[in-house]
Amino acid sequence: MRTDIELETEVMTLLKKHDLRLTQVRKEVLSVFLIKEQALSQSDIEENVGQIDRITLYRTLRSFEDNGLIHRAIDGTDKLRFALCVDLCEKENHKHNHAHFHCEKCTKTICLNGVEFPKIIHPAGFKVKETYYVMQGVCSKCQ
Amino acid sequence: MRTDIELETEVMTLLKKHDLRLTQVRKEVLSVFLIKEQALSQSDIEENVGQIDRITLYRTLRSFEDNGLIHRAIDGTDKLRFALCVDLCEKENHKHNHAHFHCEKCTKTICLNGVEFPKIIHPAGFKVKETYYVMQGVCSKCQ
DNA sequence: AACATTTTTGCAACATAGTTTCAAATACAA
DNA sequence: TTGTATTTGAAACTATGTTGCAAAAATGTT
Ligand SMILES: [Mn+2]
Ligand SMILES: [Mn+2]
Ligand SMILES: [Zn+2]
Ligand SMILES: [Zn+2]
Repeated sequence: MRTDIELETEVMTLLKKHDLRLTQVRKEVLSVFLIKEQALSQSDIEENVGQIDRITLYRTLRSFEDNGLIHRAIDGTDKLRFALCVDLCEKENHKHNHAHFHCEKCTKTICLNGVEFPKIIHPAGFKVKETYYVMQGVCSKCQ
Repeated sequence: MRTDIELETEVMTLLKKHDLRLTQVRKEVLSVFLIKEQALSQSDIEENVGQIDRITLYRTLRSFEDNGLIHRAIDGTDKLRFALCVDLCEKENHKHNHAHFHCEKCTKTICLNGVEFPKIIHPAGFKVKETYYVMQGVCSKCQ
């Protein structure tokens, strides 16, 4: 666990590290990501913060993404979700090589940071810049 | 290449095979999938058929999907795309194990039917039912 | 070919998500 | 504390997803 003070400190440190101004909205949204350890959709976040304007939230997520704080968690559903970047992501330069798991029962999506996936044979003539690996099924808690 | 007659025959055969009535809309939409050999979004299709009601198109795509004629091509973009099923997919029982490639230049998404991906280690306690593998980059034509 | 039955279509209406513009509020550094 | 740049929230608009319903079309049967 983490005390409130520790959370606040962590939030401030992360925002500064990624060149983001420390605003009320950003602190709240980032806190939610740190507390819930899963990928979050816009509506997930709205349910976990005091009222925030949806346009502001929309822009907050884009700026987090642009600045390497969160990444899109592709999970094969039509809902767009974001998750905290694990480490060294920078402005315009995300570096992820982990799979995402989407549970069809609890509808949660999580980053499988431990599950690296192997390089597979790329088709000749194609230049591959990003790869995503998605798993869907039932998570350990929902068995 | 394929003659118009051959195309028409193929369309009829496919629709019948998948228990779908042979309607004007369905024939047109399926033709587009057969001609363009790539994953198509709703707007892609609208651009390639005479005017079709968007709700009808929406429902046409769902019924094609339900009946194993097309599948969702997860490509990591926020645009939903569908592609023809290669073979043996049935009602409620799609069987795909191929990767999808999305080109950031021409924005096309294609099925890499030849590129099977390896089973990767599933996290303990998780039951995996579906997996998707997505590649993004620059396609051979856009190099 | 005409009919009866079931499915599909097109329209209206509504829901939700994405996006731009702009003025007021806020953050930050001088 | 003050000036500047950024962020926020509201309005307005666009795109996409979804249901209900009556008219039209498809199919199987006389
Ligand atoms: Mn992730
Ligand atoms: Mn495919
Ligand atoms: Zn679950
Ligand atoms: Zn291309």
